Amino acid sequence: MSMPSAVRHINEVRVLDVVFRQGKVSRANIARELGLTRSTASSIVASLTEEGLLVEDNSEDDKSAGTGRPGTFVRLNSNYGVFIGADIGVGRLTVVALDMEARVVAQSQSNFDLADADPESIIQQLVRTVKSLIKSLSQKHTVRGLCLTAPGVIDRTGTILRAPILGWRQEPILDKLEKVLPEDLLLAAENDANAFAMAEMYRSKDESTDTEIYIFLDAGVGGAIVNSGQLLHGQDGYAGELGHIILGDEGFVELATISGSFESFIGREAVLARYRFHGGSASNIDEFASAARRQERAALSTLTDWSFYLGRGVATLTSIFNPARIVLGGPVAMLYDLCRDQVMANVRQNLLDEHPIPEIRLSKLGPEGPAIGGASMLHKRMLSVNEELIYRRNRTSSGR
Amino acid sequence: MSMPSAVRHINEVRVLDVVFRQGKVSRANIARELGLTRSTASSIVASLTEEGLLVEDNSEDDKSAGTGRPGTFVRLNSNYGVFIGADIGVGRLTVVALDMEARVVAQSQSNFDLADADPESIIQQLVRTVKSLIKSLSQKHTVRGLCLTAPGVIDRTGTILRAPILGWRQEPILDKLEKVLPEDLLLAAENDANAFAMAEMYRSKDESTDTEIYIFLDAGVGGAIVNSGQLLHGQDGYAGELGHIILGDEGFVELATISGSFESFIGREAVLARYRFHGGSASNIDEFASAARRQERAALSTLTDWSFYLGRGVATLTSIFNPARIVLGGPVAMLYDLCRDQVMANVRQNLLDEHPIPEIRLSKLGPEGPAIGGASMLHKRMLSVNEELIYRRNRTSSGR
DNA sequence: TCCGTTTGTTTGGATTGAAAACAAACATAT
DNA sequence: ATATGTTTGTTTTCAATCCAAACAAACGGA
Repeated sequence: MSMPSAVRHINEVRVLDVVFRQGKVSRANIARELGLTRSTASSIVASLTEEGLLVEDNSEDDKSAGTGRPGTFVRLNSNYGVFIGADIGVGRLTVVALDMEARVVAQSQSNFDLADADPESIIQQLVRTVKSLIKSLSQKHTVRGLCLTAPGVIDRTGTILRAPILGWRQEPILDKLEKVLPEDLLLAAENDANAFAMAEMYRSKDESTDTEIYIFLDAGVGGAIVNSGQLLHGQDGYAGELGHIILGDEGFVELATISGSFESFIGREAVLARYRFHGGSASNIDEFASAARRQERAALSTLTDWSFYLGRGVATLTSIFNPARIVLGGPVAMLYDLCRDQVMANVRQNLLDEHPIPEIRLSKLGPEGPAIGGASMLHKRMLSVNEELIYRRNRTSSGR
Repeated sequence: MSMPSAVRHINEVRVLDVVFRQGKVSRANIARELGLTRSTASSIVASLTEEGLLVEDNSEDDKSAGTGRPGTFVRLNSNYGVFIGADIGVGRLTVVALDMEARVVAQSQSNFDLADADPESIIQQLVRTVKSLIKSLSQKHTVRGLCLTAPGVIDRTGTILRAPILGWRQEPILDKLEKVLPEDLLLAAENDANAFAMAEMYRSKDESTDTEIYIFLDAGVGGAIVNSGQLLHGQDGYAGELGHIILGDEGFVELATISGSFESFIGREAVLARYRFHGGSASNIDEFASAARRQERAALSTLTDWSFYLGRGVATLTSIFNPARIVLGGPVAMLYDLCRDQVMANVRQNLLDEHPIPEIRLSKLGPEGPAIGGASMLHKRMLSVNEELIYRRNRTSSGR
């Protein structure tokens, strides 16, 4: 197969993309938008409607008056099915369901014992949770895909190479999941930080952005890099370990991490250790933030030091990537609100004059971010050309 | 347009790609390789032959005996034309011509006065050089494209945003070049480090490599990042300033760069300054290298320090990108040969155990690297799908 | 010399999108 | 109320492409 279906596939995907981005659109507008004739657009809309992906929508609101015959509008059929995102977090399982229009239609959390987290029982719990989540939906929905996310390095086959927090190594999680789910179900697996980044990015639909960086500050510091809408995975899936960037000789705290690394300066333990160094005392970040808000001296000094190294790290990443935006997330990120100006000043100090400075902002997503992101990745795939259908080359190729 | 020509275009490009990679191949093998029928493959080969891109090659050597009727082989027509790469370097203009099989068929260097390098006169000199280079070719060749490279930040429109070495700012170099060249000529412009990386990468034809990093060590330190065969440019074209990564508080030399930056530790001036610090004396890198080779104490100490920070930088980049390979180039890179083990030990020290370590190797390309890379980019484009032909959407789109 | 194998070409069929013509639905002017 | 102009969606016709199958050609080996 290559010719008839290939172009058809491309055009169907493009039509879906236009409908998704515009929400409600007439056949004529689809044709105009994509440079097709109206007849072709109609034909594709008919196919997609028959398949159940599109529905007519002639609600009478905002008919956007104009001369000529009004169009008949179509939109995505949000009842076509759902995409499931399932995040294995630190002792917590988060499952969300996204409908065809990428809206969260259901969500569920449950806990598990981190000390006793063998993959098989987690998978069992996960499948149970997904099933009950589906049942809880108001309408009957077909599951169109499921994406697993976890705090660890995941290769392209869906094997978790290592997840220290869960105590897993070389765990073919996707294979195991495949065996207990319907055969034809679309499955994927992704690192949680990468998924978080996708969740942040997917809503904005900002096509002018080429490069974005996401930094997650918790006990450790993780990250994700998006280039032209694609996540950077690196050779084996290890890319994005932004917390391991080395910024100095010795960090504020020496844990099971690399000496002088980004996270040893700006992670949670680093903040609390530095606070103690300056004579303060806090058992968690919220306490520390309160102290800083009431202008406590030790807390402010700590913030100054934190800003210094956050600025250094951001500047380093800016030199490497020239990103349009750096998004901070995770429980420690909110400290940025307390010292924006200091951070920006430090960023500037560590860059040459005239180097473009990225926008820095805080993520608005909560702990369900990775699960939403995983589901978003499947949704995005629905709107993307499946290259295998087009570039499929024979496996049995003889090398002349 | 979309359907007839789109698939045809894709398949033509794929055929060209197969022919390029295999050198000499029969229609039947093309069909097998691409999952097409022999009739389709024949049809496409006929089109491309008529256009002059392919020629039959029934030279009698290695007919690779086997049962059945032998095939009729085709190869790229190396006389179809040439791609020109023109590098504006530090006081030196390098022009190369690549034939259709990506071999360098001509090359030329000329100098210019760096202090008096206004764009107009450089362009004049460049056009003159290109024309005489074309004339010098044994056969008559059509120029199929020209890529300019320069040591500076170049945006996607072909404007040099800044090139401190040349003293240029906001220079629409491609527009100016366009005016003095035939209208239909394919033009491009690229940063010299990026082009160098393309030159290194393009020959290997290694499809299993996802991520590679190139570091160029000269007075300053530049770099380029390749992901899935694509260069990372960042939002405005500034990406890849690897020399500005911050690795410590204070470098070995404080120049017009960022304090504690990668290049302030491992660039040429940093090496020489550190050598003086240890009591040695050398006016250039070759002298220093000689001293190191004869095991001079101060030189060895300097190398130890250099290894320390090169290892730190490589480790940082490895944490971020998880590259398969890091290639070192430029006049200072050869120091790596004198302290490979030290560098690798330092890399390992700055990564968590079990993190995959990239291969580190020296580039074999000389000063004509950027020019070759620029021309290679055009060649690569010939073998790539032109997305505009497929995804072309109407400019006059009305937003509903 | 015959047979099996592989190659390249030819022919017929199916799918697709473009172009053009047409009918339908609406706003506005008369 | 009627006519006119505009835009939409559909229908029809046509050209381009690839695939499948049949066929002729070229070679090695029995």
